[in-house]
Amino acid sequence: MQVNLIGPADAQIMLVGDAPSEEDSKTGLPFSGTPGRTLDNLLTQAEIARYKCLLTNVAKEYPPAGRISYFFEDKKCTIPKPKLQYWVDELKADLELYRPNIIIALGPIALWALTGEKKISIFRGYILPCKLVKGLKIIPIYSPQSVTYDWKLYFQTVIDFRKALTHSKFPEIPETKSIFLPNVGLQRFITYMEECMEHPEWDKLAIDVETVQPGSHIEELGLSHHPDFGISIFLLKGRAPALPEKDELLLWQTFAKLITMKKLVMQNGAYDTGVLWFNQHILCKDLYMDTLIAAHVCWPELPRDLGFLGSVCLDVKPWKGGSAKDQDYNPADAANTLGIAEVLDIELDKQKVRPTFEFEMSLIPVALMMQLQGIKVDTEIQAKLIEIWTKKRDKMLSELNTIVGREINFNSSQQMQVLLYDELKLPVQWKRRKSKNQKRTKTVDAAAIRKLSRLVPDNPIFNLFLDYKKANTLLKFLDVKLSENDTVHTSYNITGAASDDEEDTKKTKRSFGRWSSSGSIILPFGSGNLQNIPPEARKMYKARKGWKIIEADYAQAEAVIVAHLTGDHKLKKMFKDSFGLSNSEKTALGYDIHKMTIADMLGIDFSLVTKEIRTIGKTVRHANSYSAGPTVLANRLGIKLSEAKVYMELYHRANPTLRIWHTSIQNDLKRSRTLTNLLGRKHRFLDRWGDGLFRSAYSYIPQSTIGDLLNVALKKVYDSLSSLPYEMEILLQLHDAIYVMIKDENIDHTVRHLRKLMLNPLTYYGEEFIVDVDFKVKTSWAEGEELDISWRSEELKNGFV
DNA sequence: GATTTTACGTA
DNA sequence: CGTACGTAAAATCT
Repeated sequence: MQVNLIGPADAQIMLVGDAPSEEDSKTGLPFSGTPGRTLDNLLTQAEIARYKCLLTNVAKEYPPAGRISYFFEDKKCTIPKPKLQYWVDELKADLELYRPNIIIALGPIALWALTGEKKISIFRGYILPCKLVKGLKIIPIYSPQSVTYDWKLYFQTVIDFRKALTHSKFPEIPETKSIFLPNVGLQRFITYMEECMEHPEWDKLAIDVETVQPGSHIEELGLSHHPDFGISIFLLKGRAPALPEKDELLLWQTFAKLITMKKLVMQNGAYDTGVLWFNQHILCKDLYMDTLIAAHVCWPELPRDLGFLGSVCLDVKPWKGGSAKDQDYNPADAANTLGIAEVLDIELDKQKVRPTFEFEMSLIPVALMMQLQGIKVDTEIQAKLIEIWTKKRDKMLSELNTIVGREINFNSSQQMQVLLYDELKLPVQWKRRKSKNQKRTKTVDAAAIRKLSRLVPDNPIFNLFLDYKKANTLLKFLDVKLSENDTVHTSYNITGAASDDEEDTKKTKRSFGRWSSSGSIILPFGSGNLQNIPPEARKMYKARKGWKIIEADYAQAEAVIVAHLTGDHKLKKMFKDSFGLSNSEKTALGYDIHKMTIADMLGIDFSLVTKEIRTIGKTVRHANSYSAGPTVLANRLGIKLSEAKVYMELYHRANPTLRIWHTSIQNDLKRSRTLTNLLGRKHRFLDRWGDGLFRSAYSYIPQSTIGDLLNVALKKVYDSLSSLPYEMEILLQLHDAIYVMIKDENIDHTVRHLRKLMLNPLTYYGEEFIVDVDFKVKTSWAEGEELDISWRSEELKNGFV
């Protein structure tokens, strides 16, 4: 059935979809099926009354199998068939008749018909002029179908509908008064900087640098004192300097003076300030706002690239990802960063999250220092390790080839599938799916191989294959490029993922407040991420001669937090009683969470718990804390599913508070979809309602609290460096551990110093508690010993506990 | 050549 | 039906 336009003639809003759904074509009404119900939900959230809107589609019929390309001559959907062209003309007539203030293009075909553009992911949220009927304005928004399919789009789509509502009050396209002066000469640029200095009321200054790799040399420098103005100058033309040396010096001198007088604003300032320091030796001391950080704190679940933030915060033309190579790019970035900053400044207070923002801003210097400093590799050990493991790997590879009888690429999952499942006819292992309606896919990952090796015990190929893969992976961590000084570097990302991929706006950004670590663009040496180096590869990170590496990590950190969240009195008491004791004292007195777990589960005496039984306790607690299932437990312990189920039930009987806590988390989510960790960091969970969402939420408070707790301490350690009577290098941040390097004679002082800075009380429902810290003294990142210090008497004096 | 999929390292 | 993160190689798309 044909589905025609409906709605009141005086409507201010018109919704245009791509084509009716199958259900719509039965009822003859647009947006009446399942996506229609999603649309209702979205409109309600945005406070738009559906009955006041005109509803229609570009295509008026449901295409066979829902494939919109049916209405086009070509696959790429650029040349419409006559029928579709007729409908487009009909749409044009409707637009001329009703002339709504805003037309919402719900999907790529609607966007194409109305504006000629295709990429909804780039243009969504931006106000565009209508090409079909001049003088009307369009806002592209993800279709309800896309939201139904990918629930993570929900929140930003509601924001877009709210923007549409605002624009429905008036017909005009907001005029852009922006002035962009790209690529100006030296005189003009310096005059501008002087003008800024003469106007103290222009209190904010946005800075944006474009760089060329390798080396992150500054190619273009953009400035803006007002959201409607941006200016830029080129420092490089290709690889050659664009300015005479004298002129460039004058430029940087003026710039250095200017930045001391302004509140500085940047997008991802850790990078720009890093480059300015590394290449120009200009220190941006007080960054007023990093819009990446502000956006992360306000909307941790949304993308944070400038294009997205512009679409949400501003009423400007889309300036990112457009087809034309725009020379305004850099000055527009600077101006829009300033505009976004003004919006976020208000949003931070509205959401009452400024303390978290200030905290994250204060971490920029320490994160940057750690990136630029890097950590040193012992090249002799590195060479030796590479040699050993290359030999081992090659030997295993030739053995594998002999067994198989021909050469295959064991790194190819496809070739492995052919070998194992087609030729050897082994039982196919399927990959775990996120939901039942996902398609089943085969897998040959390590877990699958281990399962096969249990099913076919006498075949050596499985273990050989696993060992080969291990060696191969390890070599990637060993065989890395080093800087001139034999160092490797990593970029610590305070907001988690750097997130500047403009294409992939679908991916919601999580970031639970923990730092992530990725390859440094400024100093591209090492394997990039330094938070996932395996133990064997850690051997090549040696302490300097006469120095030691101190590892300080929070003891049983997540378990302590969970004990308090769940109100598990017995466990809380155990942690409190064992606080400040040495490890040998803890062992002697039986303060062992995993032993306690299994003893309680089985109702046996502590003394009867063997090492093997303890492992069961450890694994069961772990599985349950994160709400894993019995299958996982069975696999991990190598036991029957039925046995695993019994263990899980025994655990819950001994620890009844866990399930109650899980229920309370679900209730919190139901109320606001928002959780707040013990240090005030908020996170809104936007995934589709269900177990996946719950599991993610259960892990949020423990994980993010520890992340923040560690960074509070890290900041204190950084701030203490200048007043320490000896040299200390901060080497690594590993989520719940800090690594520093000091001379041998300073071990004692360092340990006391770190402990004091790291023991910071947490509060939950009025009850204060402290997560204990363990120390190791190491000769390399891998090798060293645990310190067995009893702090109890010492700290009783100092008023701890 | 660019993007997606698969697998795997850490906390 | 642990989660969080980033990277590399293979596979696939254009």
